[in-house]
Amino acid sequence: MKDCDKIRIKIGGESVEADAGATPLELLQSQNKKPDGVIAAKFNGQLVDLKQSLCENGDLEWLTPHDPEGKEILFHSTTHLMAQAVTELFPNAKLAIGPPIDEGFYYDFDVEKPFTPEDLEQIEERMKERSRDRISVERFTLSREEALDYYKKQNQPYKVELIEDFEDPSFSFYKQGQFIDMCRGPHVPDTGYLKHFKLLQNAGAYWRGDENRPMLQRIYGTAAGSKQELKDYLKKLEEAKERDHRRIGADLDLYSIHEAAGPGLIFWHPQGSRVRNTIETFWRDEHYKRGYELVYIPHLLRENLFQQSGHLENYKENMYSPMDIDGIDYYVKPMNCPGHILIFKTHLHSYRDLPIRYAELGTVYRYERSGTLHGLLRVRGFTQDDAHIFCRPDQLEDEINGVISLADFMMKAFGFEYEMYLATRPEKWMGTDEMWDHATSTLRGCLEKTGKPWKIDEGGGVFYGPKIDVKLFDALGRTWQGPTFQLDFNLPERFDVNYIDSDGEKKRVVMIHRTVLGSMERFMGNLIEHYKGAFPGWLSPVQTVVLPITDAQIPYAEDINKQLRAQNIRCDTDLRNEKIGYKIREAEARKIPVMLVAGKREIEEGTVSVRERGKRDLGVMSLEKAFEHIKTVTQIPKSDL
RNA sequence: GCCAACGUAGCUCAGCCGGUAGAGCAACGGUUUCGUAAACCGUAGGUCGGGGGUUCAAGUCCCCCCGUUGGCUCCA
Repeated sequence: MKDCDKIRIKIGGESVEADAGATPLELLQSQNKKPDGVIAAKFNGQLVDLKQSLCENGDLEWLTPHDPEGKEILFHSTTHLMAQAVTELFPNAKLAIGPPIDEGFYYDFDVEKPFTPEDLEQIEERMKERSRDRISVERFTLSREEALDYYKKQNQPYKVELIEDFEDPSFSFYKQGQFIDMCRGPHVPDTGYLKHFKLLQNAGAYWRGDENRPMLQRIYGTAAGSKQELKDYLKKLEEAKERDHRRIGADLDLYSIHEAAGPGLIFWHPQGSRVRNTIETFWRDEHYKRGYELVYIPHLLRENLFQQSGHLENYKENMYSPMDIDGIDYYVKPMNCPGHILIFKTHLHSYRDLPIRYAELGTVYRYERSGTLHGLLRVRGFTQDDAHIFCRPDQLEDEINGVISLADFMMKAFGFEYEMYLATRPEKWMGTDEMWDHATSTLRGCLEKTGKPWKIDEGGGVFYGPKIDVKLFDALGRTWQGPTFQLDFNLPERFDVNYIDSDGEKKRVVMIHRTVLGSMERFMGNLIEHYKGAFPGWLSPVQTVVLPITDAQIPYAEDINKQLRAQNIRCDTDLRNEKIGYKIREAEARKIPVMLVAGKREIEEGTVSVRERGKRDLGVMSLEKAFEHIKTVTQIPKSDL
C-alpha cells in the first residue's frame, strides 16, 4: 500500500474523494446509484478485486455478471468454489487447471477414481454450503520460489509444472478457508457472492490436451448472476436438445446410421434425400451460372497418386487401409484435389484458358476416431461441395471475390448469418515469404472490400497456404464452421501444375480449394438444427399435403395432388380415416409448410382451405390462388447474378 | 483411441434386494365419415445390444466385445 492521503476516483462520470487505500468494496457501499450484483471492478482499465486497495487517482468501473468480463470472473470464482468442495471431499485430489469458458467453467482434477454422478451432486451440495458460509476470499502473493515450495510440499505436481512453465518472478494466490489456489484473479470478495450455479457433467480430459499424458477428471459447470438467468441458461440447453438433428432426423425420417453397416456412415432415407437433392441441384445450377465446370472422379485411386500429393506423408492417419488390386495398392480418396488436378493436367493450358474452376459434390472417406463421431456432424464418409480453381496470380483477387460472393449468396439462401476470419501463416509452413505476403494481403484486400466485419485467426492457416474461414450462426446463436477458401502453394509444386503465359513461358498456377457448404452431411445437420426441422418451403421434403375431411373428398384430394405434382410441387395426401384435427396435428408435426383442407364445401365451390405451418387457417382460396400461394412459399432463392 | 454414463417393443420410458417383461404413443384390424394440433374398441409386437460367467433361477450380479451419448484430441 502506497502512502498518500487522499485519492480521487471517478465512478461512472461522478468524481469522489476517498482515503488512499480505500477498496472498491468500500466505495461501493457509499454509492447510492450502483448496478445490481457488482462482483469485481475495473480500475484504470485493469481488472481488480473489490477488496484491492486503491492508492492512486483513477477511473473505476463496476463489473457485474452481465458484463462479459464480470461473467468470466463469476465463472472463475465458481470453479474455485468447486475446487474447494472437491478438495474437502477428496483430500487426495491433485489440482490441475480451472478456467472459465464461454458458457461456464471447468476444473481438472487428478483423482484415484473418476467422479460418479452422485459425487457431482455431493460436490454441488458442498458448494452450496460453502456459499452460505460466506467465506472471505483473500489475495496474496508468493515469490516464484515460495510458490514452488508450497506446491511441492502440498504434493501438487500439476501446479508445480505450471509455475515452472512461467517466467514470472511472483504469483498471486487466492485463499478461501483452507482452500488455496494460484490464480491471476480477480475474484469475488467472499463465497456468498456465488449462489446460482450447476454442475453439468464429468468427463475425462488429458493433462494439457496431450493424449500421452495422464487423463484427468474434468467437471463442467455453469453459473449465473440470478436464479432466473441460471434457469434460462438451462432452458436453452434443453432447447438445443429439442433441436438436435439426430432426434429430428429420426422423427422426420430423414436418415439413419446402422450398427450393422458401421458407425459414421449415413443412410439417406427418401425424405432426407429429397432435401439433399434439392440442395445439390440448387448448388450445381448456381455453380454452373458462376462459371464452374462440374466434374466427377473415381472414389478409388492408386497409391502413387497419394504419394505424389503428399497425402500418404501428411494425412495417412486419416486414410483407410489400402486394398490390393492386381498387386498394386489403391486407396479410397480422403480428398478430391488430386483427381481434379489430373483432369486439369490432361491438357496444356494457355494463360487465356484460366481461370478453370472444377466443382464436384465429391464423396470422401476419412478415418475419424470412434469417440469423435456425432450424428451428421462428424462422420467417416461424407460429400464435400468441393471445387478447385486454377488461376494466374493476377486473377487471384477476382477469384477470391467471386468465392466470397458465392458464399454470401449461399449463406443467405439458407438463412444463416456469418462471420469471416482470415487465417494467417502457421508455425509450420512451406513456400516463400513473398508468396505468403502476396496471398495474405490479397485475401485481406478482398475481405476489406466486402465492407463486412472480419477477424484475424493468427497462425490458423494451413501449412500450404493462408485461408478465409466463414463461421455461420444458427438460430440459437451457436457457431459452425461453414465455407472455407484455402490457397495452396503445395500441390501445384508437387504436381507441376502450369500454364503457358503470354511470353511463352511455363508458369505455376495458383490453386484455390474451396467449399461453400462444407459437406452435405454436416450442412444438413446444421440446417436441421437451425430450422428445428421446419425447413423453408423450397427445401421441405414434403411441401404440401392435401387433407380431405371425409372419404367423400378423396377423389378431389387426389386430383389436387396430381395437379400439384405436375407442377413439380412435392405434394402428399393424407387419405386415412382420421378426423381433420388429427391429420392437421400430424402434418404440423411433420413440418409440412402448406396444408390444403378439402371438404364438401370446397368441392362444391372448386376451392380449397389453406393452412400454413405454424399459422392458423388462412381461409378458403380458389385452386388457382392456392397454387400460386404454394409457388410463393416454395420459391427457390434467386441467384443475385 | 482415452475417461465416464447409457443400451428393455418402431419411438419415449417403467421394471425394487436376482424368481422368467410392462405402459403411453406409433403400427395393424374393426366401428365411426367427422371442418383446422390426438374419435372409440380391439390385435399384434421383445434373441431385454452381442458373447461368456456366477446361480436352482439373470433384463437385474461379474467379465469381454459392439454401439450410442457427453468430454479430451482432431476435423468437412
